[in-house]
This record gives sequence, structure tokens and C-alpha cells, in this order.
Amino acid sequence: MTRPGTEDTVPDLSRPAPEVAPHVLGAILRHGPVAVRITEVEAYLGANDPASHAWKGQTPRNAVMFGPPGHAYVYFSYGMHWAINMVCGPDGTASGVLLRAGAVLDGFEIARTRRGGVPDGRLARGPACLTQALAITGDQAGGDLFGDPDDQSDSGPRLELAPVAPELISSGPRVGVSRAADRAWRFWVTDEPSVSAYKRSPRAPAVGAPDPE
DNA sequence: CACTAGATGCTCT
DNA sequence: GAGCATCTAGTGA
Repeated sequence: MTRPGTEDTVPDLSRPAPEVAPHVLGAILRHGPVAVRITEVEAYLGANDPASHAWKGQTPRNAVMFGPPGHAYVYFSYGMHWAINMVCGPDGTASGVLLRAGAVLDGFEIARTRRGGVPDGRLARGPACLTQALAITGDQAGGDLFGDPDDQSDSGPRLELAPVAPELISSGPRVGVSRAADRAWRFWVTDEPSVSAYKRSPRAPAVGAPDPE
């Protein structure tokens, strides 16, 4: 699938998440007055990825991930946090890129207010911080991240891809997952201060131990 | 600065 | 009822 204006710069969004994810780094995510440059992402598959919400099949919560690529899979977790994914993979297949962190570009004042006065470098550092800075909640679930920015009937978040040179990208295991904890499906812009801290799940098997699927 | 413990409520079994 | 793709406040160095 090709998106208008992105023909030469982006991969096919219908490719699996681990392939698409590094290409989402550098993208500008806008929602209203606040814009963020994405600096950290993670890839999740549906099938064959025990860490994915879609691993065991479709449910009401994860249904958006089984839909067409480019849409927003937004979920609520840990009793108080929202997180947003860009759906990828072909329609009918679950795959998504979790947008974990970014650096605020526009709307500093509003983002600071929403985040309660944390230092600017931490305004969108972590998946829940990012959605809070951008005021993304379940209300934005399912929207087209590549829809017309001027569409008055849909004021949800929009993504503008802007590739980062491969030599500036680092990768490693995903944060906080208890299964498939050693797959290097987390990607970030090297040395970016807005990238969140790595933390292995306390429930994950020891490093390098076999991870049953 | 590094590290730990607890909050908090939705989702699925 | 268990588990969770997390965060913050609190402690101690």
C-alpha cells in the first residue's frame, strides 16, 4: 500500500511490524496544537508473538489491529495509562508499531500543563507520557493516522513519516514484556534524550534463557 | 543518581 | 481473580 506523498520514503505499511518499525522513527505525530517527533518504537506481531495483545486472536479490544494498516490501535493499561500503535500488516492480519516516546516540537505550553511540570525532555518519554502530552485517549481509537489533516469531521492524530538514517538507529529487546523478552524489536534514535529507559519485566525468564512460545 | 514498591482498573479466563 | 506493551513517589547513596 502506498500513501500519498510518501512513495519514495516509506516502506509498505502492509509489511510486518518488525520491518516497518524502524521506518516510523523520525515521524511527526500531531494532535491538535501539539506535535512530537517519534524517537522510540516497538514492533508487535499478532501470531507468533506471545508479547502481543493479538497473540491469542481477535477480541473486542484488539480488533483494530486486525484491520487495515495506518490506523490507530489505542489501548488502556495498568489502570491509568493510554498507549497508541500504528497498525501495519495487511488487512486481516494483526501487527502494530507501538509509539513509545518522542521529542515535543510544537505546543510546549500545553504539553507542559498536561504533564504537570516535568522537565521538557521528559514530556513524551514513555508510551503513557506520549499519549498524555498529546491528549490521546480511547476517543481516538481506530482513526486513520494518514487521513486528511483538514478533515473537519476527524480531528484525531496524524502521522507524517520522515525517515531517519539507518546508522542513527539502535535496537534491543522490548520494554516490560514477560514473554518473547529477548526479541530485539525495540528501535530508537541513538543518543536521543527523549528515549525512555529500558526495563526488563520482572516476570521474564532470565536473559538468554529459552522463551517458550 | 539508582533502585524499589505500590497504585489502579480494564481484559480475558 | 490473575495478569498487565507503565509511571511516579519514595528511599538511600
